[in-house]
Amino acid sequence: MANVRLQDVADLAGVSMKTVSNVVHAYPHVSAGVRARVEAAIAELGYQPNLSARRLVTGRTGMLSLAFSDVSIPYFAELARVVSNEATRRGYRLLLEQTDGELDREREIVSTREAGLVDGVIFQPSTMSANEISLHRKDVPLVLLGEQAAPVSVDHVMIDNFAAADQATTHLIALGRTRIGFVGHEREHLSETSLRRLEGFQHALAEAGITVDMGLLLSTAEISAASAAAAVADALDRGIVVDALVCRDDLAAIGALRAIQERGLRVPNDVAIVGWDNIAMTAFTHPTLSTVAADTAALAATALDLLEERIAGFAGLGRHLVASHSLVVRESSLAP
Amino acid sequence: MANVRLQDVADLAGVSMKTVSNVVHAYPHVSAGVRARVEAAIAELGYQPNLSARRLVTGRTGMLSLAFSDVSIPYFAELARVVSNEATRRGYRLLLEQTDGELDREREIVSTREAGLVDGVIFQPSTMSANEISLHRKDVPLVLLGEQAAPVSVDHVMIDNFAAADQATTHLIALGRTRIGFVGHEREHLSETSLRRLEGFQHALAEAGITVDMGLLLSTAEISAASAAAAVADALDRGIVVDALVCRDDLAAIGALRAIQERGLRVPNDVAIVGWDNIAMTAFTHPTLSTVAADTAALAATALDLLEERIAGFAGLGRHLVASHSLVVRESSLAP
DNA sequence: TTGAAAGCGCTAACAA
DNA sequence: TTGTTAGCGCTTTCAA
Repeated sequence: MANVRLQDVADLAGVSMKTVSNVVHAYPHVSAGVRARVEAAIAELGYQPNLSARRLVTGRTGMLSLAFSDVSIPYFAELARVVSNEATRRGYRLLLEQTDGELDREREIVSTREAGLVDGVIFQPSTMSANEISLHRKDVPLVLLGEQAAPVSVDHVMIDNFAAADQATTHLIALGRTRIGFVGHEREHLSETSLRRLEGFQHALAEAGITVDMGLLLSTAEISAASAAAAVADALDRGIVVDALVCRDDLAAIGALRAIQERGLRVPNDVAIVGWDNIAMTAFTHPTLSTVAADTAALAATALDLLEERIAGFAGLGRHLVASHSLVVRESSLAP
Repeated sequence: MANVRLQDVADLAGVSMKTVSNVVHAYPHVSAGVRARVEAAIAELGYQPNLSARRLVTGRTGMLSLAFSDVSIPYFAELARVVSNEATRRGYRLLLEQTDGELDREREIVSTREAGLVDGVIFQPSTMSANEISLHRKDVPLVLLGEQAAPVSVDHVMIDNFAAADQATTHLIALGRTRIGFVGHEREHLSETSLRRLEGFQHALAEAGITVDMGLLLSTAEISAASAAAAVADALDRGIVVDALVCRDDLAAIGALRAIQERGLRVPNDVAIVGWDNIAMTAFTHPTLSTVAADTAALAATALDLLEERIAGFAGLGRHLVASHSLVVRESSLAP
C-alpha cells in the first residue's frame, strides 16, 4: 500500500518527522546512525512522499506544460521530444496540451486552465494574436515559441523566418529558377508565421528582379500533406507552370512532391522544392527534401532558461530571443 | 494574484467555506440568492481552486500518464494524439513519459515514479518482459498497450499481430510473390511484437508451401527508417533478391522503399511492400504504402475503459483485450 | 440549506 | 543535531 506516511516512518525509526524529512531531502547534518535507521525504516515500509502534500506546502509542482495544436504533426512531435528531454534533465515532468488551433482552447492555455497545475507553460500559438495573449494571460510563467509577433510583456523564442525564407528562395534563384511558387500558407487566417515567410520569399524575388506572381501563391485549407497535395494538383491542372516551390512546412512539401510526381513531372529537374522544419521524414522521401532547419535543441534550451528565470521570480519585460536556423540542401533542390 | 482562498470568497460573500465549496461543485441544494452572491464574489476576486490542496484531500490528481519509448516516432505521436483526446474527453490531463526503450526507465514507469502523481498509467513497453513487469509493478492502476505478452495480473490491449502478419503476407503471396522478405525486427533483443509478426509471416508462407529463407529476414539496429534503409541496401548489395517485403513498421517500410528505389528497382513492380501502423505519411510516399492499420481509436478507448475501472477500484485478474486491425492496400502492393 | 471543524501529508520556522 | 508544531487550501462529516 502507498498509505505510508512520514509519521509512520518516524515512528518505526524512533525519530521525529523532521528527521525523516531531513533524510529524504539529503540534508547533510544528520548523524550516520540515525540516517541508517531512517533509511531502513523507509525501505521496510516502502515509503514514498505524497507529492500533492509537498506541493500544497511548497507551491511548486515540478511540472511544466507544453502546448501546441497537434502532436501528430511531425514537427510538434519532434519538438515535444526535445523539450521533454530538456525538461526531464532539469527535473521537470511534462504535461502535453493540444489546442487543435482553436481560439478558445488557446485562451485556456494562457489563462486559467493551468493555474496551480504546473510551474510554467511553453506555448506555441497557432491562432491567438499577440494582443489577445497579453489580454488573456494570467500569472503562470509563460514562454512563447514560434514565429508570430509576441506581446512585449511575454518571453518569446523564435527563428528568423524572414531571413530563412529569403535564404531558401535565394537558393532556388541561384539554381536558375524563375517561376517560383509558395505553398502551404493558410487560406483564411494567415498566420504571422506564414506572413513572415511570405515576406522573406517576396524579398528574395525582388532582390533578383522578379515580381511575385500572385497566381503562384498556393494557400491550403489546413496544415497537412493532403491539403497541400490538393492545392498543387489543382494549380497544375489549371495549367499553372512553376519550376520551383518554397513550402511553408515539410508536410506541405511532401504533399507538393506527391502531386508533382503524380503528374509525371520530375523533382528537382522540372520543379525544385524546399520545405521547412527538417522533420525526420525529409531524409527518406524520394527524392530527399531540402528544408529549413531550426536549431530545436537551442530553441528548447533557451525557452527553458527563460521559463526557469520566470519561475524563479524574474518579472521584467519580455525577452525576445532568436534561435539559429540553417538551410539543409538535399536532392529536391540539387543543381540538375 | 492567485492567492485567493476559498475562505476569502466566503468572507466576501458572507457565507461559510462549505457553501462556497457547494457552489464551486455545482451542488444542487443551494438557494439561488446565496449562489448568486457567491458567484459574484468568485468573479470579483478571480478565485481559482488550488488543485494541489484538492488533491491532497481527495487523493485524486485528474492526471494520467502515457508512457512509451519516443514521441518522435510517428506511430507514438499519432497514438498520443488519440489517447490525449480521449483522456481529455473523460476529464483527465495527460502526462507524457518517454523511456527510449531503456530498461531502468521502463521499470520506473511501472514502479515508483508515478506514485501520487497520476491516477493511472497507460504504458507501451519496448523492453520489459511480462515477468519483469509483474515483478516491479506497484499499486498505480496500469494498462499495457502493444503486443508483447503481458503478465496475467495486468490489463492489456493489443491487436492480433499473428493474424495481421499472416494476412499481410498472404496478400503478397496472392500477388504471385514468392521471395518475400521481412524487414525491421530487432537485431539483438527481439521484441515480442516482432516475434509475433515473424510467426504470422512464417505461417502464411508455410500455408503457401514456401519455407522461410533466413537470408531474407533483415533485422535492424534500431527502429528507424535510416536503419531499415541500411539493412535493405546492404542486402541488395550482397546480391539478395526479393520480390516482396513485409515490414515490421512503416518507418522500416519507408527506409526500405528508399533503399530499393535508390538501386533503380521499382515498387511494386520489382518489389512489393507492406508496412505496419498506417502512419499518416504512408498515404504520401511515392508510391503510397500498403500497411497494417490498428484501430487506434478503439485501442485508446478500451485502454481508458479498463484504466478507469481500475481507478474505480476493480481488482480482478488482468483483462486481455484485442482491438481490431485491417490491411490497407495502397500502391506499394498493387497488382502490376 | 448552511456552518464548524477535523483532517489530508508534508514543509519549515522555531525551540531545545 | 533533532523535535514540536503551525500551517498550506481544500473536502467532508456532523451539527445546527
